[in-house]
Amino acid sequence: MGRMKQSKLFTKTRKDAPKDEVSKNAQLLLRAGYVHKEMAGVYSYLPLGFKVLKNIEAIVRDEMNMLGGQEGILSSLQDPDIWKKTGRWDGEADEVWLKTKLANDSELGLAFSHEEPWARVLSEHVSSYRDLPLYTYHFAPKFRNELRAKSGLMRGREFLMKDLYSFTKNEDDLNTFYEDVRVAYENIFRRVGIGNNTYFTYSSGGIFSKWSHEFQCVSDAGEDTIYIDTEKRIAINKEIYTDEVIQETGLEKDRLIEAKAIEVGNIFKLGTKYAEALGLTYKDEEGNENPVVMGSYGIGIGRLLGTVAEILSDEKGIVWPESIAPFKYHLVELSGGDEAVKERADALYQQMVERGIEVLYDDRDAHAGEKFADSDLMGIPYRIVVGKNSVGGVLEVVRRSTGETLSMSYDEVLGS
RNA sequence: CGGGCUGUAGUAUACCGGUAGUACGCUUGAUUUGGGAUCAAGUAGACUGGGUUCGAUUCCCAGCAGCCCGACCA
Repeated sequence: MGRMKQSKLFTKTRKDAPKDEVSKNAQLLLRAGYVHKEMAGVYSYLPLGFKVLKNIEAIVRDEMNMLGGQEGILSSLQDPDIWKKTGRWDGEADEVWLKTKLANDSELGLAFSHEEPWARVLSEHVSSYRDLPLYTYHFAPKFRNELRAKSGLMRGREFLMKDLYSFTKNEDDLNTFYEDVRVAYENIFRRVGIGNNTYFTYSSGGIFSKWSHEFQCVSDAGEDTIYIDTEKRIAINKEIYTDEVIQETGLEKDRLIEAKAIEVGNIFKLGTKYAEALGLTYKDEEGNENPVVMGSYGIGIGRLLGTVAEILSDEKGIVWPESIAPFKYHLVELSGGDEAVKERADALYQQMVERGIEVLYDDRDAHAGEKFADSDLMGIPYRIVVGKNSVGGVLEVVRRSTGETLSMSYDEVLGS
């Protein structure tokens, strides 16, 4: 599954990033061949980037399923009718929409979110309190008419998002699930490697609830400013940073540290607004008709990938955590034309492939410096070097994150 | 959307009112091979449209595109 000869990989690394790409995450991902910039705020994923994206997706999916989430995938072309019912077709939301038309001139929206479509889908399947609660999610592209795309993958006009929606009978059930999601989100950010830098953050709410919550990953590349209690691991977004809020959240002003941060996730209590507008109701035990209570929970998958690249990188390149790296091992042969060495490396690759070990094999006829530089840039967690200096029995393995050399036996590598 | 800056080979850049030079890349050959090799020969370029001019890649205008600052941002 996860194996590839680098000589066959169509993407190439490059020394220089395009001059119009300033953000670190995009520079690294472009230079290493993970993504292609299609236009401002629009990136395509190439084989390496796609693998990372899928790995992140798998972690998120795992956590969603453990919450009881049911995965589907709703369409990107959207029906204006349901958005008109909730008042989000025109008016304020109009700025964010990318709209298009059919040949017969009828309008369509390109999905910027999916509350309305999911609510309508559920309205066809929910009629009794026995049908609730329900949790649905999908990974789907979002299109937003950003006035200013920026910061590489951080703010795009098209991006992949995981959005989860909860449908519950009442607010208590919503609150319980909301807390479960919070834990799941913390798991996700820990599992993709940014747990230590990511804070549960109070942000502005809406009509229904006082606050929403964001997961903010501290980075100078971030657009948001937050105030963090590093011990409690809780923060407040600058948008709502007042003495009153500090008090209400139980934090102390002189313990809060200001920092720039990237919003990698967001959870939000929606209440019954959408359900009421779209007729999503259920009958309770007494036969009364009630609107379903909703919540929405988003993670920008592409933004998360960009955030990891941004945070976990050094002057040489990206440093992927093993959990989402495109490959676990980067096998680099330094035969320099020595057939015996080449055969040794080929044989090792073959053995790894047979055991289903994730490996990228740099079998190119290139100099050591170039191969090492590429390897550092691509950021695969473990580099195995097979060259003239390496002797039989022991493998020379370098850990990308620390640069330390580990001597591992064939069995240790092949058994992993 | 307001303001600013910028558009030259695939990438990074230089010079110029008289059609463009360098580096990397790529191709061919030779020599090389444990931290981005060497030599030789090739390959490839002025965002688009107008204007000024004998002549525009260069100056002017417009458009388009990109980046940055701000505003905006379930």
